[in-house]
Amino acid sequence: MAQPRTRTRERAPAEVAERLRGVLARHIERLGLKHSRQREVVADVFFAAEGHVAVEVLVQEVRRVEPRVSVATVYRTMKLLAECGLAMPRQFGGAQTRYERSAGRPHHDHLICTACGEIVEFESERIAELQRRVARRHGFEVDRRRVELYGRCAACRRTPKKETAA
Amino acid sequence: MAQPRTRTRERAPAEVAERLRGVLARHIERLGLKHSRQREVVADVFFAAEGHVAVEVLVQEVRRVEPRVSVATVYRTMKLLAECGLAMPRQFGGAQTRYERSAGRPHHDHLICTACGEIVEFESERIAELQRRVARRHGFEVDRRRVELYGRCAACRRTPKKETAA
DNA sequence: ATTAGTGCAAAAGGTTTGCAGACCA
DNA sequence: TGGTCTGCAAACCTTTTGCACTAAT
Repeated sequence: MAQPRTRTRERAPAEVAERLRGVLARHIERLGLKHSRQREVVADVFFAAEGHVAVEVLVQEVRRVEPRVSVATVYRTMKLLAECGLAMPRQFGGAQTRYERSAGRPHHDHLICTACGEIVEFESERIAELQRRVARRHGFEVDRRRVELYGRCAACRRTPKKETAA
Repeated sequence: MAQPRTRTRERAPAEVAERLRGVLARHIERLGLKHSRQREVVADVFFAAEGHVAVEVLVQEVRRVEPRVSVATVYRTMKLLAECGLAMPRQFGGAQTRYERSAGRPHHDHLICTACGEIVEFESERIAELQRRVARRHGFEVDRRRVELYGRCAACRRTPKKETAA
């Protein structure tokens, strides 16, 4: 399969990143943890990244700034970011976890192109409502949902069998 | 988390299993592959299993019949079953793959209880239609979807914080 | 000083693969 | 016989963990 890319979500603008940094800082302090250069870099790289980033990619980016940061630290920091709601772990297709920025962003579902790997986010309150209703009919109370629709994006449908994303 | 169980899907009755065996046999022949005792046992165990079975469980069951079967063989056979549409691989929560019987079964979504691990299947053509519509609006043509709603089942909502499934 | 964080490398899961020998057609 | 399958163990991949050392408060 193609190397998944996402062109859908833009990077957080500077003020937003600033606010996100604050959330993390408060979380760290609340837990009695400590600030560190590494956490700062991992967080900033993540805030600046677009879309759904694999940990491997984060590691690469982080190392461009701070070459000695270990994978372990990136994993640990991402877990921290997930804890305080800044990052949302996702696992599309493969084995590896991808993180997407989640603070202040509403729930949404994903459309994934199986040809070029593009990921588009969408949201439908109607669908959500129907899902809640079905769940309730089965006695369930839903608190998290994962909806992924796999198919081919417009570009890939135009050029069958061809790689499309740059 | 609790050990996931599923009580929702019953095992295939004898005639059904017979038919499924036929599908696999034809698939094997079509590809110029060979029949083997191991494949037969793995397939039968799978057809006889209920719900969403982890490979690990399959291995255990298979070994009750044929103790020397290796994990590799089970993985290889399940891949074969998936290829010919008899098994559908799923990965709920954890890292491990579960397989569910899929031949002749319509598409369906899953409700997963995060307290006891129960998995209930449901289907909604209305939801599916809305999803197709949203996808089309984004230029996508959907050919596979994965919908998982996580929450708490009726029993677990009645007894908070308690393990419920046997 | 004290306590937490880091890098490194080893360990852990789950799945895949290479290979020599067993088996089916 | 010839090519596929199997078991075994090693390899793989991603993520986690143990530990001695470094750094923050």
